[in-house]
Amino acid sequence: MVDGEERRAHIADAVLRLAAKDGLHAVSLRAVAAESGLNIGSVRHYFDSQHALMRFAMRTTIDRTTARLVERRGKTGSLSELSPEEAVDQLTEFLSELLPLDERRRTEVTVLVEFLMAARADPGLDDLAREAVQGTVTLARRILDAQARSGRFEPKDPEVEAARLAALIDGIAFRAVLQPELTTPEECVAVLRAHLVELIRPVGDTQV
Amino acid sequence: MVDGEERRAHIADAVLRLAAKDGLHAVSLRAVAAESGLNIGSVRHYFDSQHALMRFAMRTTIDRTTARLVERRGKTGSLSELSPEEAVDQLTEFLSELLPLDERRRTEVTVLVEFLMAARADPGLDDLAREAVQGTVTLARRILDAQARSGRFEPKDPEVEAARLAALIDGIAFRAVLQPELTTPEECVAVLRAHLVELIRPVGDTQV
DNA sequence: CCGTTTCTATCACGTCTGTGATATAAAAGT
DNA sequence: ACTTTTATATCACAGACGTGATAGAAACGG
Repeated sequence: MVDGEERRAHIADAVLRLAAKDGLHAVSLRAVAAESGLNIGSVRHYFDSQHALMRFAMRTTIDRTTARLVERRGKTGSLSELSPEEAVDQLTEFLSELLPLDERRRTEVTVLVEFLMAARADPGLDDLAREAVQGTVTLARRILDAQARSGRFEPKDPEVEAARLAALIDGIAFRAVLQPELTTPEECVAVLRAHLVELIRPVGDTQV
Repeated sequence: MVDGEERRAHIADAVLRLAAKDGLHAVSLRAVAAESGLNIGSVRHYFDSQHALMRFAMRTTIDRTTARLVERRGKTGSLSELSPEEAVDQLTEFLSELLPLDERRRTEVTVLVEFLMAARADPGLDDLAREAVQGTVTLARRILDAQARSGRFEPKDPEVEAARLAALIDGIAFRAVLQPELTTPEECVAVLRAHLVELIRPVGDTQV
């Protein structure tokens, strides 16, 4: 018996590779079949329609990114006991999971942007798009909230600051996706770190 | 005689409307002809190929955005004589031209993102994409440079700060494009302003 | 061993795409 | 008035697309 889940993942990988390289418009059933080394009939056996395939691929992308974040969070201890400098380090590393710093993350971020743009005109992907876009700001909110509780962050307007951090992360990622050769991973991390340094102050230090 | 330039602009408008509403993949010669109220033969008379049409439409989008910035800059006087609060106000208004705050800007930004993503796999749009992406950071660089000369901005690393401002602007715009109904113009402006407030300090005030 | 489900593979159909070729109509130049 | 551009309008073709239908092959369950 063939492992259906594995096959689906394999096919989804082909979708992601194609979408990352040539854009979502290049992802046809025939192209996916060729890329995955399967017959078009086989692909159709695992996915009833093109739309089902797209949805699954987008779902996969979101889940993998989420999984990476969860995994990284597992490696990270509680930040409340750390010095501000250490907290910045940890948070930079953590949020770097959302930046296209290596090939894997680059592919995921690129494909996600492709899907997000496609979802604008495809009601069938709307819920996933909302989930992904809201995900960044929700994460930012939680982080700032935790920092505020640790007394290392005294925001004038926490909601605006969360939106700002989310926009910065997505902006760095977006620009890096558009200019892979001109935007180094180091620069991405430096920008993110610079932002976090300004956000997180020593305990008791009042912001200007 | 028909005004060729006007016709081209009219056709380009149809492209932009279609791309903003349904994405770039929905922009076919036939769809453009229908949207512009012209015959497909007429469209082809003004544009030798699909590619020429796309390039012109992208060029138009970039030029319109640039023109808006230039116009706004014309209305703005020298910032060096202003108080920091006034400078923040002026800069917020100025950079708001890059955010999708009204229908016109929303269309332009949306379409530009569509084109930028398409350019990843289309070498024929590469130069325009670079121009657009570099445009934001160049603008950010100039602004911070001017502020630094006015003594209102003492950056640790001007290049990182420029990249940060550019990423923030593009991030706000990108997220607003993806969630038109959940992201209010007020929120976009508030985020941008919060960033500028932190960047620009009273003269003589040393950053922490 | 045999029936049944799962998987792989291929064909055909209708639709949409960009584009080459061509024809008619309108305006401009002389 | 006549020629020459300029503009509008169709047709036809080859290619790609998603999908319904169908048929063999392989693996499974009894």
